[in-house]
Amino acid sequence: MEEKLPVFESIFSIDCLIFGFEAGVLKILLIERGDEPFKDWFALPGYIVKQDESLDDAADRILYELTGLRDLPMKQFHTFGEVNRHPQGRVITVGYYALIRVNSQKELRPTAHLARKAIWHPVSDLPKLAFDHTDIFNKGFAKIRRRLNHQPIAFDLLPEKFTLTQLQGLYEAILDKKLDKRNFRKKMLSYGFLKELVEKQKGVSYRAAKLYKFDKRKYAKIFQNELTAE
Amino acid sequence: MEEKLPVFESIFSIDCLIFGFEAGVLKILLIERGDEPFKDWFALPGYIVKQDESLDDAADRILYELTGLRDLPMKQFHTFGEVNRHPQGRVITVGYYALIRVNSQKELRPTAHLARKAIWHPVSDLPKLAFDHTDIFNKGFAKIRRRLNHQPIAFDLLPEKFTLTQLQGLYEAILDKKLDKRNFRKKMLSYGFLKELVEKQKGVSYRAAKLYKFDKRKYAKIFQNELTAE
DNA sequence: ACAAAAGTGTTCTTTGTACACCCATGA
DNA sequence: TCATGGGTGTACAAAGAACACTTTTGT
Repeated sequence: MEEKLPVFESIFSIDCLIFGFEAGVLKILLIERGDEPFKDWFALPGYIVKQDESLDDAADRILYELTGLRDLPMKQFHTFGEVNRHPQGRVITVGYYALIRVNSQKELRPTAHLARKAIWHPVSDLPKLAFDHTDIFNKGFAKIRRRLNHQPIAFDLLPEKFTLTQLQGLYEAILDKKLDKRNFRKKMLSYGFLKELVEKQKGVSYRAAKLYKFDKRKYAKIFQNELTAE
Repeated sequence: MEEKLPVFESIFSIDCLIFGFEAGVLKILLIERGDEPFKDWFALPGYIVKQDESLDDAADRILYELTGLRDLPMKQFHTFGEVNRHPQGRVITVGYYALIRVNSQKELRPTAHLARKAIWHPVSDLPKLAFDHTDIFNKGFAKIRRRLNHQPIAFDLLPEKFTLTQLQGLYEAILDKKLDKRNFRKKMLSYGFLKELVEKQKGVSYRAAKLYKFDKRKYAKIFQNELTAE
């Protein structure tokens, strides 16, 4: 602490890209802003990092304040630092993402005034977003699409028990293309980390499908070498 | 500009991970610090972002001031925001990396006082670095290792004309494992983006190897679909 | 009985991997 | 002539891609 650092009036913030999968549609969480700038616009949940909290902690806190969601496994994906990205001053923002089960979450309840409300919105039809949030979305979504091929991130979006058809539908929603049913199932099952349950799907007016679980322990065993990758 | 943003005394900085390949050894660029804190320590070239420059611009400027190198194709890889990572206050830093040709560069000539000198240091034997720079190095190096399998980043480290053995040596240095000569060559040539030159290696006391060039145009044509990936 | 989705194999192509010897050159 | 790295091919295994019909169930 011997010498002083030069101080600039600059701020950093967090913006969160929270994906969910509901009724076969891929969605993200948006807030409707109740304050200027961009009052009444839709935006990614995001706000300013405090001086005494790490980025990861800030991401948790901010998401909670703006949406009511808590303790999601968020990961950083990119930092956006264009000089004029915020109309009120220099704000550098760190983008975080998470993939979650929509229905496992309580109702969306922002506590901060900035968020008038929080909603799930289909990614295929996003409105114009505040600030450079559309860029942030695009960058983050591209990253997730790439990661889908290497990491078991899809299971975070599904209920604990799911059918292979649901899983395939999710892959198709994220990758935005049709996949071959037989090849998809063969490949998924060949990994060995899906656990077949005795229980079957209920309440459908056609042949009930088998339910599966994602088995984290098996996954960790099988891919312990590759876990170095993130 | 209607309302004021809350202002915290926080700072962001850039740290650069510059890789080079010299005499068959993978190296990174370090500075020896001439100022507190961590005076006399080795560190990654890094300093504070000004208020009126983007992160990318700041990375270029800072690297130039601390090492004399200019206009490298640097890319952001991660942002480090632990509260106590800097002993003098809250400093969030954005990590950038680049891979370059060591010999294509002029002498290393820092202009900023902070860098007493800049040197190339083998990655296999790094000293303790200032701040959390060892963590930053590990994270960045891991990223590059992964990227090596998907992107033609190795060619940035080699002279314009190179032999297949040199290329293989570089892959082996980055991945830290031996590769099979025949399989390596077959695979590289099968991509179709290496251009065989008529010119051959000179000045060696054994059979002269063919020289190759990396053909960016062909690469772009072949992989235009996958270029969405970064 | 019919509508709707579940479930299932084979063939071919591509990619990866293991492995060892002769060749050309300069000293 | 010898030491040094340059250069080459084959066989097998694994993974990916194309492709269509029968089965189960609820209504």
